[in-house]
Amino acid sequence: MNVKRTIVPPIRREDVPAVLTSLGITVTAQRIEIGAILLESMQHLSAEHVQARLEADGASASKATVYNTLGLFAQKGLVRELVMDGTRVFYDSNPSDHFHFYNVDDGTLVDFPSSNVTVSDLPILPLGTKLDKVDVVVRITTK
Amino acid sequence: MNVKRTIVPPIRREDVPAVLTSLGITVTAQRIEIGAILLESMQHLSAEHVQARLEADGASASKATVYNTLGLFAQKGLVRELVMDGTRVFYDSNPSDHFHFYNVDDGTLVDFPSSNVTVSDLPILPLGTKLDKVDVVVRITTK
DNA sequence: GCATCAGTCTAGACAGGGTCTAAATTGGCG
DNA sequence: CGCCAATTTAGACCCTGTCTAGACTGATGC
Repeated sequence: MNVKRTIVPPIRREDVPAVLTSLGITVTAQRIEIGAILLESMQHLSAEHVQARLEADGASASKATVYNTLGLFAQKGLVRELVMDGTRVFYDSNPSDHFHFYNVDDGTLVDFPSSNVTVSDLPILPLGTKLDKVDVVVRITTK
Repeated sequence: MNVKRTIVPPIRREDVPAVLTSLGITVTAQRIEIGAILLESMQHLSAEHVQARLEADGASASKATVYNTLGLFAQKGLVRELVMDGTRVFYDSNPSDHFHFYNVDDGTLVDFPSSNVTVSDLPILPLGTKLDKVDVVVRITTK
């Protein structure tokens, strides 16, 4: 969706409701839980990771709620959806302009600032379309 | 995998066996069929597309063979695997150095030459890793 | 205080792409 | 020709993600 994101982790759990409200997201117990996990630091979490963390925290939410909430957060610009391979989607709480190293052997993700990379002279977009976002993924392998 | 690819479609069906051999791929009836489909022109096909084309051509191969063969072709550098979203993998028979427009609304893919884009000043790779490949995906939406 | 109603949450069924397995077939080679 | 390894097959299986129908929640109006 290419929404500007200005929320910068770490964000304390008690501040999560205000963050949600500021983005026009109705506050609920589950959304606070999930938001607190994502915003605790800048990180990349899959739906599975989030659900595991909920368990670990003694909270819980149904699978549908986890997926709905992550989708809602992405749509509202709280996190960014990342697709690295066909096996799962990651949600990235780092709001800065950056790209990713993706280790294809172990599936780990590492950020690097977009200031390190120049993407220029993009071609003209196909007629009738508009830019959503540009993704740069540097795939790496463990030697 | 980052294998150099020099096979340039269109390639005639009768030349497919020689192409496979040149890449160290054992020739079989199914591999010729699938190779002929992929190399008929420069295109992006999913496993599902390939299987549909096999049907249409009066040939056939089991699901496992289609997946194995596409994976093998990718590994040997005959085609390139593309992941645009979490729903399917595309196999690209365009061997030139290029990137993609991905229309998130209808799932269509359009190539653009990498000469249109400058990716420079890549950061130092994480220790103990080596570069596999750089993917640039320009996500677009239908206005 | 209580009824109402939209929005949210839940469990679990379901969907679809992709993988695995065990057995059958094929093909290269002596 | 006969053998062994590689390949193919059908279909069960797996896993991420979606959908559905009903339960719950909480804000609003009376």
